[in-house]
Amino acid sequence: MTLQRSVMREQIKELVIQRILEGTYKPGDRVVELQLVQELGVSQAPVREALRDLEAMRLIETEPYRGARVREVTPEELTESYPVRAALEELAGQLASTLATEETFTLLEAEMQNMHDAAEANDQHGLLVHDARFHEVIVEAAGNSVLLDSWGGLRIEAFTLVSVIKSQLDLGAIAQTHQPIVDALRQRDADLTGKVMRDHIEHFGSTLFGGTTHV
Amino acid sequence: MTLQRSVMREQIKELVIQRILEGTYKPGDRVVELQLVQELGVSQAPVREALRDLEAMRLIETEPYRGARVREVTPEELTESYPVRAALEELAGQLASTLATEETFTLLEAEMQNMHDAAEANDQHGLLVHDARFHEVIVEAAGNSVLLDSWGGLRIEAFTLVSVIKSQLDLGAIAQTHQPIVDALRQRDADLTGKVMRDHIEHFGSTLFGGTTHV
DNA sequence: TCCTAAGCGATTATCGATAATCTAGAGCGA
DNA sequence: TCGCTCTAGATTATCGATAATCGCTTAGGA
Repeated sequence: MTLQRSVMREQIKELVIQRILEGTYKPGDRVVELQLVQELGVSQAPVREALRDLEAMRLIETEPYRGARVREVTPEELTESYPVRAALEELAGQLASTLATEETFTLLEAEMQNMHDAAEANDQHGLLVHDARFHEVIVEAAGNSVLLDSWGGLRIEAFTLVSVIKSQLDLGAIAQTHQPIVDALRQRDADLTGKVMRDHIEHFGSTLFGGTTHV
Repeated sequence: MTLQRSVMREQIKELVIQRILEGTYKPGDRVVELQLVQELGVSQAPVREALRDLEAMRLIETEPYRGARVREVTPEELTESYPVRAALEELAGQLASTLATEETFTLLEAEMQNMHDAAEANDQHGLLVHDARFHEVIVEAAGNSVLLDSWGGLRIEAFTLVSVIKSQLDLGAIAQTHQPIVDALRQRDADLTGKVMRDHIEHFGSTLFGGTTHV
């Protein structure tokens, strides 16, 4: 942890994000300012500013004079996020179908390969990371920065990782379901691509909850 | 400025937001920390934290050691936001059509009245505020907090206010176009409501750019 | 015993000062 | 004159310390 490319606040932010995603900080855990201050040997100011950022990113919650804690991602919230994802990614698919370049397809196929590799190795974490990246590539290809921000605001990786990490999924099957998306994109058919994206998300959403019925 | 209901940071944030929306701080203007410090008689820390929040809200942009300035809302960005709004509000309409209560309708009709009043008084600012609130009521009625957050993240009021303030619109006509939405909701027809919402947004978007063709 | 309230330890919020960095402009050499 | 370096002023980033607040404990009284 000797990097110092940017301002301290950014480094602290990255560190805490990493710990949340890795599970070092678990949902509900408190994030105490002075603890980080001591551990990192910095002052309180940059820590506080980093926490403000993380609050805006919805990774933590804070209450005045009561501190910050890692946000609980409730099953309700995860459930609710899928219709929103579906709506946004349907739009992304429509837009991307006319804007996708060869580079887009190269990226998508690379991520598909990565997903298959991860499935092979039974690496759930890796699969989900590459899955998220696959979708991100499409949203980027849609060429709409507002859409990209909105989608990014859903924190797909974080939510999915945190919540699914325990369930048993058929990783190979998940990797496989991305092929139709690429096919539709290649056909340059906006409506079809949109529909395929929507179905894909909704299917993944229900699979997820099929696999983790309990709370 | 003697209020002090909550923590200072929140008050400072509110103040700056108000100034941006009012136009006291115009897009591109610098927001200097020490200036606010002097003016408000507070220390730099809460000002900086407020600015971090505003940055996350995308009302300002900051660069390390170069300070904050009010974000330019480019015409491109406004253009891009409409498809996203349309997608989100289509979903909101679908969900709200089954969940809307009598209270929802009461609120919607009140806002419609407010819009008509504002149109009568040729009060563009007022019309847009109530327009935004009308849509917000529907998104709230959809009962999906993730959707509500995503929609809120678009900062409809801010963007619209900042950008449209100069153009000449037929206020009465705008107020009028909200009736079909309420009608569709009352019919409890999800697909219809979704479609009406989408058309409404897309129509408003193109009207806007019809009226403000120039940059 | 039960209730109340004052006190204490822990933590956050704010302060005032210092260090780091940027920007514009003066001075200087070619 | 032009271009470059360097310095001064302005501004942001960070620091170390203090004030405010919270939750819990516990002493005291009925």
